Amino acid sequence: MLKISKKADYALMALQHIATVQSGDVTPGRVVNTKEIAEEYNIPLELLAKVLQTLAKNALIESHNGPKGGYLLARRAHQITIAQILESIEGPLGITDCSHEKDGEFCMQRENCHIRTPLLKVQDSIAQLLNNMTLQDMMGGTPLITILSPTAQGVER
Amino acid sequence: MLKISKKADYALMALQHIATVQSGDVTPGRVVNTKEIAEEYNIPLELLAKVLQTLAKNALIESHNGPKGGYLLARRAHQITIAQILESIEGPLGITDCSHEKDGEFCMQRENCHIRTPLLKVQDSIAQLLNNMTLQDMMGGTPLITILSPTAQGVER
DNA sequence: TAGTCTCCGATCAATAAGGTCGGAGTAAGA
DNA sequence: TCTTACTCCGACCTTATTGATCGGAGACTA
Repeated sequence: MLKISKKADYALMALQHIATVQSGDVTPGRVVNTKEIAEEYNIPLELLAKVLQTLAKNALIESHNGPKGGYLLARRAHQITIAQILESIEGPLGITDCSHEKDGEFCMQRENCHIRTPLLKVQDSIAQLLNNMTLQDMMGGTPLITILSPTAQGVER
Repeated sequence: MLKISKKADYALMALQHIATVQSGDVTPGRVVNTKEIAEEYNIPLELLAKVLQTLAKNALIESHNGPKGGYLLARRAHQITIAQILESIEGPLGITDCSHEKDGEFCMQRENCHIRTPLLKVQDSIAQLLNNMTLQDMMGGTPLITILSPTAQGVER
């Protein structure tokens, strides 16, 4: 449950790879193409292409066409949050259907629903978690614990 | 994204209702049947029945057959965590496929995957959040803010 | 003991995800 | 300048998961 889709998974891998290559000391600033990523991680080529396409459309990466073309990060790694990546692929995050209802469209259970408020709180917690974590934190040996606490430390009861 | 299923949604509503009725001062300890819940929240009767069935099988509620029958909480409300409820319906929680791989079965990307560890950290945070929240916290005017803080503190609008 | 109300398991339909195909644009190299 | 080959791009099909439904078996009350 609460599973993220494979496409989102692929997006994270690809961006992590691009970010690493780009900041690497071997060939910094190098453009990386779809095929390279697909082969490195055993991802279906055409599916990955679609994912990168979406990321480009959402201005997370820049696409360069033609021979020697490929993708490049649109912003610095520490300016791209995990939440932004996931939302680019899967749409706005919301653990329940009634999370982002427009005015006028309510779920059938709305009037008597007592769990809406608590669930929205949970959702906010998760959102904050993902918003405070950036692509930078996924690179190298960055200690994740510094990002996730105090949330991960244990919730006071 | 990260959406919980409707069945899980229904499960939460139903349990919240049963818990409230059971601890209510009108008819405390009353048995509540499927039809009553379905009508109260506009949930498809047969689908809800299936959900309650699953909850009973996982020993979260007790089923009483025959006329005047229905369901009863198997434990006290504060002893039932949200995580237990969700896992009963949707299976073990895991935001990525490789969360609970048995020995020998790995995903194709495993060997070069650099995002596994960070994602597992995120997952742990969410799990802890849901494990520290009980059915009791969803009842009445219980101030959720005491449960979710400090995480939820800044998100208040 | 009869009747009715309940829970229970197997089955079908709808939706969303996963994966695939051919086309258009662009820059490098001759 | 022109050709060529490599890239990204958009629409389509297939598969899997979820949502919803039906009929039957068991159990308690009167």
